[in-house]
Amino acid sequence: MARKSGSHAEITGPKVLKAAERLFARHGFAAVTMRQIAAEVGVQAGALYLYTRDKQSLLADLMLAHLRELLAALPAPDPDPRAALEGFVRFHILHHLSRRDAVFVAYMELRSLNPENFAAVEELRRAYEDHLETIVQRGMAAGVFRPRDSRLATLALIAMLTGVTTWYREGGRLLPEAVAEQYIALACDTLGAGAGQSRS
Amino acid sequence: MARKSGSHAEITGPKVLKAAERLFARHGFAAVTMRQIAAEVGVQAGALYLYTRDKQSLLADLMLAHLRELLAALPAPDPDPRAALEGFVRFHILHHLSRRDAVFVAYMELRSLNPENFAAVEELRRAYEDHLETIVQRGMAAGVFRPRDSRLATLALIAMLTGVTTWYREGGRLLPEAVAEQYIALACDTLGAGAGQSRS
DNA sequence: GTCTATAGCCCGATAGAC
DNA sequence: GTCTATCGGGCTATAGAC
Repeated sequence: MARKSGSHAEITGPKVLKAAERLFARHGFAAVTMRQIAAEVGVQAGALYLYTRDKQSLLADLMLAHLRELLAALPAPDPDPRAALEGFVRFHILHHLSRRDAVFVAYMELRSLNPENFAAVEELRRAYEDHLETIVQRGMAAGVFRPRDSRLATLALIAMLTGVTTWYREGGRLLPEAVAEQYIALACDTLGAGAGQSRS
Repeated sequence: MARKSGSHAEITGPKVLKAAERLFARHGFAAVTMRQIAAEVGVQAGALYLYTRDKQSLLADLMLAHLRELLAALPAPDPDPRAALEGFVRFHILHHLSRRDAVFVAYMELRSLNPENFAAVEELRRAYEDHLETIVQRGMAAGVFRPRDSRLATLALIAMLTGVTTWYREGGRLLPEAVAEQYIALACDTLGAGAGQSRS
């Protein structure tokens, strides 16, 4: 297993993606330079091209990997609509709070993707939305949820839940699990499944 | 009133802001060049500097003008909490659908602002959130709304409502007024003010 | 008020040494 | 696998002609 001095491919590859994710999330894709990414990793700019074809691929790979992870980690819906909604909301909040950079990039940099990559990302996003809409529709069929329009309610819910990333600060007054519980109550009420909240 | 040939300050000034707004919304602040803005206006790049100190001021002026307009146009809350919420939601949805570019820039380009401009923008945004939170709290005091936490519910509501800009397409199946009505129902239910929706 | 021209700098990506 | 050096080009902002 002798290895040339300066050879760290197995380490550098993931570090490049992590550095790009961090910088894209903070400053935006267009504002970040390959030299900045290289500096964050601790290599020279030219070395990045051993791990990515170009800057655009770096962005697309990040977003696709994140969305595939999200879909793969999605819990199977409980047969009970209310429990299914609870499971989805808890998953969404906890996942989004633990992967803030990836989430931020995936939501903000759609316009930085070229058309092919955009189509691929949109397909995955659509699948995620459809997953929630199925839960909503089952609840409507069961008479538990009563939104006027399942699609609009689904998109409204996802926007509401995802908004948590814009205000939540680590070390704030609420732990992620407590935030999830509050959003579960809000989501149940939003769908008209009532009694989700208390007044205490 | 004789005027030099090529003198169009009263027209060019606003055109610069409109062009910048359009391009920043579509491609992002960092990805747009002064040459692109100039081309959209129909002048050369150097001429832009008659109307703005630099690119950063262009962005800050756009965002501050939009938020000031938003606050100035905000309707005074109805004494009845439910009616106040309805008024706010209708205003928010209709305003956001009619000023999509400005809204998009104001939400997406916070990170492109320098610290002073960021602070000024955040102050206005905070005032807007506080306006809604006051409505929520009055409803709680009146026993009409029952969220567990007024701040969290306020931020969740704003995220839900603002999300309309990500999916609404002009010429789609719903007119803005119909969209507003649906969000009103969702918002009422979200706060536990119930019976906002029907099943038909 | 607008133009042309340009200063001074930084960009993404590649070539070739080690 | 990483570095240094560089190509070709685009950037913001300014100077000076008209």
